[in-house]
Amino acid sequence: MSSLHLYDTLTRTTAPFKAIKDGEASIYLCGATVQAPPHIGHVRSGVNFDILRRWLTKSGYNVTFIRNVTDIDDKILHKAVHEEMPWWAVAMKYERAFADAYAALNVMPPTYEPRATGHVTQMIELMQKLIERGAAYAPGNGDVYLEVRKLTSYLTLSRQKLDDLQPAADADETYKKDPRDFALWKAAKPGDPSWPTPWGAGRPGWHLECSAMAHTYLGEAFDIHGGGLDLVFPHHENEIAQSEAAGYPFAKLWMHNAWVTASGEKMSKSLGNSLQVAELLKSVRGIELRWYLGGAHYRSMLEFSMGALEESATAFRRIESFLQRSVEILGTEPTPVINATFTDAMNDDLAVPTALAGISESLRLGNTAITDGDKKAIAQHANEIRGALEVLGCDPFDSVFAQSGATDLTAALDGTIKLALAQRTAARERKDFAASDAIRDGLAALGISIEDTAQGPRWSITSHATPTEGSK
RNA sequence: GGUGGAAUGGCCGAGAGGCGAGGCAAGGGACUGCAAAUCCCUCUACACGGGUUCAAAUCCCGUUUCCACCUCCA
Repeated sequence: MSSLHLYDTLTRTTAPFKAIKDGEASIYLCGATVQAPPHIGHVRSGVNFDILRRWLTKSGYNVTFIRNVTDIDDKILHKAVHEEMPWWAVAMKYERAFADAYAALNVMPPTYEPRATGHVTQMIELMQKLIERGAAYAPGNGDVYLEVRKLTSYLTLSRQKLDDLQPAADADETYKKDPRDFALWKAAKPGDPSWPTPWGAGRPGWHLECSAMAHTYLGEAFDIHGGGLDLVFPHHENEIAQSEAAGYPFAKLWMHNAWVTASGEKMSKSLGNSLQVAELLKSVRGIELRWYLGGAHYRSMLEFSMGALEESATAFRRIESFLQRSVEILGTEPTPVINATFTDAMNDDLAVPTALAGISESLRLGNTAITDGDKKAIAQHANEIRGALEVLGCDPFDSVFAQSGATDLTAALDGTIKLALAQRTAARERKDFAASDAIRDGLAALGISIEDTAQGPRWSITSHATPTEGSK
């Protein structure tokens, strides 16, 4: 039996995962800056780390999972002006949009989901400590900066040299000792929200808040820090800088997911090529979108196309169809079982694509077992497939994916269609194929497709996926 | 300028010195009254040029193209 190996951005190698505390795993994931609706790049990160979390849990760890909400920053303030709403209303509006998107994709709520604005006290304490240790300074204008030249191991994560960095174009060097020093705290501008501190009123810098929240919920050292690849520099470098300057070991392992691209380019708001989750959910179900996003390896770029998404959804429906038939034949839902193929794949730095190949194999064998009427084999493969889907967060029997409130209607529909199917079966028995085909065509016109199986006819609703505008 | 990543069959996508993942599409076959579903078979690739090796898609050197980060970014 293999053991879990994970890739560490810091060492650029894959190594066995060893938790700081036996049986416990602590994860801090950089969450969203809630200033716009979520696009699929945002939720890919959520899905990737949700799979990590589920696999750690399945492997026996008690997982503490923190994902923060950055609810105060420049963009939110700009948006507030633009949308003519208070900044906190903007933040809440988009925080809810993210929560809806995560829920639709079955991303588990984090153990704790701290908001930046709720942790100003902890940020002030951290700054106090950094100033006392001589790592940070308050030049008197209300800003507080970290002095990066004093750090011994700055930029080890991104492997850059301080002097090679291009100085920020908008760097205000009036108060900075070095242009590369970064702001822990930003002095209040007129009209902007602010919190009082010993160094003047202001608001949190982006980097400081994550360090402060990680310390608050996970302590001075924790197992895994995650986020998108684009956070490596400067965000994560600066988090490391602040935490190490404060004397904390901080994260033991760094994991970064690659981004979703469109036409070869990274999805981003500024490019205008971002695809909103809410929009895609008009074409495919949440479970199908998750299957698509989770199916690529987390460190590989995922080139989005509507065609690829639809293809992936079709493949998923085949799996669902097998599971449904297994229930019809066995009269019971499969019991999730994790097989060795899946375990080995997941333990190899979450090799989901390899795991998917194993699921395809089980699916083929399971379908063959249905043809052969081998109930034992049907159960085995259904169990293994469900076990794998459960870890991937795509278990169709999971109550989050159930169509709530529709059960009565479904039962009525089922009864109605079965009535029609009985007519059709009778027609077929007397070889009146014109009549039987008329019934089938009639149902098809209503969006209901018929399959004849050894166990009798089955019906299902044909999905009407409507392609999103502007995508192929 | 600095730091990284990528190039695989019609398409999507793994892998990482020898045994050619998997899916989708396509063609053929089995089954079927016909469909559908399912199963079987076929098509089979690693950007380019050198090198190392008994053996390279995989390692080394060089080249090209694309992408990203260095400014807010999942």
